[in-house]
Amino acid sequence: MPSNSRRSFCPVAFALDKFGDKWSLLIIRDLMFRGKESYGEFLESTEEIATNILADRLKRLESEGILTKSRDPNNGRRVIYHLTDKGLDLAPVLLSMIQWSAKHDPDTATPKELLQQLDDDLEGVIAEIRSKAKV
Amino acid sequence: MPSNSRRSFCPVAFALDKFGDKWSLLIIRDLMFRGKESYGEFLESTEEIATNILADRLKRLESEGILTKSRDPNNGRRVIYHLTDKGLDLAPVLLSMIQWSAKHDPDTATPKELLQQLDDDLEGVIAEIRSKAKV
DNA sequence: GCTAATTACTTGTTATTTGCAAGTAGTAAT
DNA sequence: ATTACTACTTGCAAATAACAAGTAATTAGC
Repeated sequence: MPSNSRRSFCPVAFALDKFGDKWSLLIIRDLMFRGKESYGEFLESTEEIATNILADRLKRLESEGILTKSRDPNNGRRVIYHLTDKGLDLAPVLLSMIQWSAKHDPDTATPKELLQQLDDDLEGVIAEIRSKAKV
Repeated sequence: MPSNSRRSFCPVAFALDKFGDKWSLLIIRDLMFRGKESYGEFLESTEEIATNILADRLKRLESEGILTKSRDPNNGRRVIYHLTDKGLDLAPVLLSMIQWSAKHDPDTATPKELLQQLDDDLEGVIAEIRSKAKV
C-alpha cells in the first residue's frame, strides 16, 4: 500500500488497515492459539470462512509481513503458514480482546484458568506463545 | 443479536462481531483519546467516515452498550455520546494496537512520551483514561 | 413569532466487498 | 497412468460501503 493512500497516520487506523476486518484476526488466532497452519485447517474453523476470502486474507497478511508461507517439507502438496515476529507481536491485542470478551460475554468459551493466567502473568503467557511458535 | 446467530463462542469472534470493522474503533478512539463527543466532531476526523456509516455504527455501538447517547444540556440540538464502562474496558485493546503500530509503522503519529508511559505504567494510563471519562 | 443557521441524521444511487458454488492445478500415492 | 489430496481460482448473486443530496429538530437573531 503506497503511503499516500493511507487514511491517516493514526496508529489505530494503521492497525485497522492491516487486520481490521471480520476474518484476519481469526486466522491469526488459529495460528497463535490453536496450532493450525494449513489452508484446510483454517477452513475447518467453526466460523466457516469462505475459501476465496481465506485466500485473499492469507495473501494480504503475507504481503504485510504478518505471516509467511512455505511448503510442508513432509508433504509437498501442503502449504504451511506461520506467524512472523510482527504477527506474534499481535498477541497483546488478541489477549486483551479475549479479556474484554470474557468480561462482557456471558457465554464466552475462554477457560477460567487462562483468564487467571492473564491476570497473574500476562508477560508469561506472551512468552509462552512466542516459545511455542519458535519451534 | 440472538445467540443462535453467533459465529462461534470464541472470544475473539465475539469481539470482532462487536467492533471488528474499519470504523467502530476509530469512533471509540475519538471518544477515548480525543475528547470528541458529537456527530459533527466524528465526521471531522481525517479518515472521513461517510455520514450514513457513522449513524449506523453509533446505533450499533449504542445497542451493544459500548456507548450512550444523550442531549447536550447546554445545546438541545446537539447530541453527545459517551463511552460506557464496557466501552472504556476497550482501552487495553486500543493501547495494544497503538503499541503494535508504533513498533511496525515507521510513520506512526504516536508521540514518544505516550509510548514510554505505556511501557512504564500501562495501568496508570488506563486509570487516567477512566478518570477523564468520569467527568 | 418569523427567519435563518446549526446539528443530526435519512434516503437514494452507485461502487465495492462478501458469500456461495463450482471448477482448476500441482503434488503424491498406487 | 489414474486417482486422491490440498490449495487455491473463477463467476455470479447478495450484502455492505461510499457518495450525494435531502429532511427534521432545535436554537439564535430580528
